[in-house]
Amino acid sequence: MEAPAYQRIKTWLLSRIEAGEWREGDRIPSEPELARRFKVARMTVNRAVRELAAAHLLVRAPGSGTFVAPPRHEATLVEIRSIADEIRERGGSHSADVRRLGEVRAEKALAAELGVAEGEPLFLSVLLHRADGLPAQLEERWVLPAAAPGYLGQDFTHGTPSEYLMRVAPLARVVYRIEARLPAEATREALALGPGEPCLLLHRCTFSGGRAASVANLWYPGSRYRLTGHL
Amino acid sequence: MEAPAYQRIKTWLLSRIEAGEWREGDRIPSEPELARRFKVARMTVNRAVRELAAAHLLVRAPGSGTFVAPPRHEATLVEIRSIADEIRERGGSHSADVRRLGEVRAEKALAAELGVAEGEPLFLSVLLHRADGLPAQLEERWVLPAAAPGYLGQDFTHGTPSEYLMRVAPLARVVYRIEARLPAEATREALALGPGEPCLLLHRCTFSGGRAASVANLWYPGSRYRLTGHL
DNA sequence: GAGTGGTCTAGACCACAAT
DNA sequence: TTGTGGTCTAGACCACTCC
Repeated sequence: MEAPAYQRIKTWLLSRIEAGEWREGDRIPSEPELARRFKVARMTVNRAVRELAAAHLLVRAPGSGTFVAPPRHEATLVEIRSIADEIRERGGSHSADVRRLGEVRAEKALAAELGVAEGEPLFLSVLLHRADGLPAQLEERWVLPAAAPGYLGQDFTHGTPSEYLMRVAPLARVVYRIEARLPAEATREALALGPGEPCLLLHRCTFSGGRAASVANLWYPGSRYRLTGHL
Repeated sequence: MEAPAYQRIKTWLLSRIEAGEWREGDRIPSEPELARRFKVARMTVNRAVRELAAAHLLVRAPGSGTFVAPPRHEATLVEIRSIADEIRERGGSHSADVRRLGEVRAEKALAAELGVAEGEPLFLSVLLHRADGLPAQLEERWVLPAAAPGYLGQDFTHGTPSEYLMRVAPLARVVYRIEARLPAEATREALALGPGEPCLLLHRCTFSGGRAASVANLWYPGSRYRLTGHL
């Protein structure tokens, strides 16, 4: 019924920090001290403190002590989920039109981002994702053929491109940016946007095995879509 | 020189998963099995497996075993940093104009979000943050007087409102959303935007001690600012 | 009942900081 | 030299699941 000792110690440490009793940079009691105070083995204290350090609430300095971490406050995390998941989670039904699926030659910026020569062949897919029939996201995706040779043979009305890529090329790293943009005319029409209506653009480059594998532009109607999260 | 045992075990487990040797839902060897294989104590194996489970790469089921976790959604994390930090980190110099600092009455939506009655007094600050003199962010912030009684007496040209709030009201939780918006005329002028140019709007509500403490609208010029990150 | 993970102990040796 | 954290051991007891 009672919480584990390491959990009680975590809670106690957290409450001290939240109460402002220890401020940024302050040293907290050492492991042996805490072990005595809570009458537990040092390994138990170690687990509590190590987990708080992993969560960036404490900073450990071998040989000198454990300190309250600088408030990384202003650091906020946004979670961006698969569009299909997100729509279904809200009780909507997800569908997708494949508007384009074929091969193109890499333009300069794209080639640089993917680390290939200009003019190299790339697979391109353009999908319009819908939530209950309403346009929710336009997905433009360029894929390195070497990373997913079977890409063009997929049926992306069932299973999104990113779900397919996750299977065939387990991703190691993602780099992305979020921008507010006025969409091109074709994008505006696809998303059924009014004139002058802005888009959220999520641009994402995924890496697999140390090499870039795919680049995507995800266009969201600014008026009907938000990226949300909490910390 | 050699990596710790728990780290070697983590790496080994990860490589098995990445190699596709174990797929989603597969059971991995038990702790005693791994301990024998690596000739270490079970506690050492436990740490390795526990850390991978905390990272959602494995799922543990007490009594039955440890399994490869379902492929992590399409989850991506965006880190949003303090504007002043971010500017300085890029080698720019941060400055801020205080455009407004005073008391207002809570309007309906705001009151609901902060959990107070409509018409309740709130502190309001409006700051224009600049990077090397160029407008980089317009910050509108509403603060519950109870959460930061000394708010109106601060000099926000040195030290941002959020830095001050972190000190006096250590935050417990943040809820936010990111939108693409066309700015109001006053915002457009403050950020020196062209007509029709969209903004990234980061809307954030912070909680301290279980109660809402402050709400902020952070307006970024869409053409000159991006939220970026990696995973 | 046998096997699993969850937790904990009471020691230990080490590299490293401060002094 | 003393104190710190980093790691590891070889046991232990428990609650739980599966057979």
